[in-house]
Amino acid sequence: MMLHEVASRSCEPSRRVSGLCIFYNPRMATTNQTLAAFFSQMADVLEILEGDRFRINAFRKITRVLEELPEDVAAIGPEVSKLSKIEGIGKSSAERIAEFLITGKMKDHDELLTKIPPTLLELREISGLGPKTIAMFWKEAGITSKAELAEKLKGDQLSNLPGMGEKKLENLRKSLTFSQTAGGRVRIGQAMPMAKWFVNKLRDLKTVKQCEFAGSLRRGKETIGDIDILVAADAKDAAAISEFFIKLDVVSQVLAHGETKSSVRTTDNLQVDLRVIEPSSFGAALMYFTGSKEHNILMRERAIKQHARLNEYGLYKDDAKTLVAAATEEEVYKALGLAWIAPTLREDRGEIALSEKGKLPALLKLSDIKAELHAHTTASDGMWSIRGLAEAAAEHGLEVVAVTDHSRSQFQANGLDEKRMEKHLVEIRKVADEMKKTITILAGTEVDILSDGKLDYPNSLLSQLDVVVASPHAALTQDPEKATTRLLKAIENPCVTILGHPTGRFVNRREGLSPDMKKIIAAAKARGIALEINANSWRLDLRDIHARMAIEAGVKLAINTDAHGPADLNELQYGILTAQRAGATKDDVINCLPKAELLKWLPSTRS
DNA sequence: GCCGTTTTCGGCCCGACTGTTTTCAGTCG
Repeated sequence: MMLHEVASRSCEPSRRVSGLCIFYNPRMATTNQTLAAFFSQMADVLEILEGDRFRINAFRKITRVLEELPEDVAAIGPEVSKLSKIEGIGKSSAERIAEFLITGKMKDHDELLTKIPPTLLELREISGLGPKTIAMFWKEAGITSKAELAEKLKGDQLSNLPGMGEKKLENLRKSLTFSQTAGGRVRIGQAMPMAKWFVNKLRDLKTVKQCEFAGSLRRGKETIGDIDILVAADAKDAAAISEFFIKLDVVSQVLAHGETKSSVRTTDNLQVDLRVIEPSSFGAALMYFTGSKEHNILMRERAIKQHARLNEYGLYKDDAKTLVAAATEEEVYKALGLAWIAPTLREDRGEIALSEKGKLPALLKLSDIKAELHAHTTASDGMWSIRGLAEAAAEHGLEVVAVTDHSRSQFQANGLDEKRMEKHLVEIRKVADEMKKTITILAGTEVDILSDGKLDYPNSLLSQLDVVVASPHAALTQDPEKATTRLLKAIENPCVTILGHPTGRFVNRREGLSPDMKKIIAAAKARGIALEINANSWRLDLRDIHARMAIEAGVKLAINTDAHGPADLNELQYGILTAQRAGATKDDVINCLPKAELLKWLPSTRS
């Protein structure tokens, strides 16, 4: 219990320490995130101080591991032998983590941070400004913060420093301004339409033979740093294609422009990178630009072990001249003794070992989804009637749709009280009967999980419904322990079929609850209910790592759009990507069940 | 600092672009 409190206790005072506070996201809730920030800062400081680059890389890796670790390290406990079992964490860092879990402090971290001015790390947020230049600015010009940099950039005060020509300074001015206004990574739901727009524009060119988006967008990550676009074309056409790209009307700024590589910022502040490559290298390049970086490094190391070399142009034998594979991703993986790995799995989470053994999961596809089990109508805050929803669902090729409007506590969303819900139920049954030849309409609710874990309707009403999605909407800042108790209580209610968006987070906007997911998953398993991946790109809740935990525990997932209107059904793609990132097959997801089986599964959760 | 189907010591991915350089360092992905 003490350990669980460590994160919040150690975060709290840090916010009061002047200067230091800026490095902490005030919403940072978990021990893992706090520790990840510590290791990241140690890496940053070491870079500026020109420390050992392999040590820096080790800290960077630990940062990533901690950020993605599904389990709270506080729950693992301060035992060095257990902590050092985590991939990437050796004995010395296990000791640092244990020290933090016990005392709420990390001596090495604190000491390193005293070696630079506390605000110096702000400068890392400015693109084009790296550790070498930051160190020089600090030592040669006394710059220790963004504000001081801005001041010195106003005049010509930095032009006497080595390497600081007028153009460089002008770029720094722009980057600094941008870093002060930009919001960082954007939601996948924002990036995807823009990426598709660029891809379509480029595909219209006759000289473009293939065009795909790559990067974290292709891997289906919930947030995207920039959009990577890859074009296959003959070398002679590359320059013209790059020229076309940087002159598209949504481009507001050209960040870099070469023959084969260009980079722009769009009017809505997205960075888009274009790479033009020979068609014969398209597969190797697509692999390279899809990443992840960690996956690529493992692949290149694998190539080296096989006396070969892998880069974006292909896989070469050790004389670096004999091309072994390059045209398609499948070829390159095969040449390295691997089965093709889906982009959504390329995160260095064991996918290469699975591929080697031929044990990669058969990931589910969008077309495997047969049912939408969470959608709203005008009865609460939706935009369409029961019939309108059902028709739209049928047009999307679905066989089953559940009408799940909000319960009474969601008064701002026009939630239904018991009386209205009972009338609504009659109406749903009526429309269901009228449309039974088109689609199966189920009667349900998205019932609020109140802050104490009670549900917003009595079981006498809930038991009349086919689908009960129980979701938290309010009290989303309660502490992890309360949140866990709350959700466990809801899961134990015998009427619940699906736990909806379990954390209530909004990507990039609010943290939501941080319940003990291990306990939630175990309880869902015991009850036989499903955990939702809410596909809306604002939510994506469960997130990928938790969905993976659920699958590993044998818990069924539900992938629902939580649709309030026609556009929302298209968000299903993001739920699919998240499920794929968790390694889900169609057997893991109740929305993929054939109708007859789904109609049997739903009541089975009540027994 | 971490890791081990050639290693407990000796490795640790690779190339493009920019801006300032006369051959390269810094940054990025």
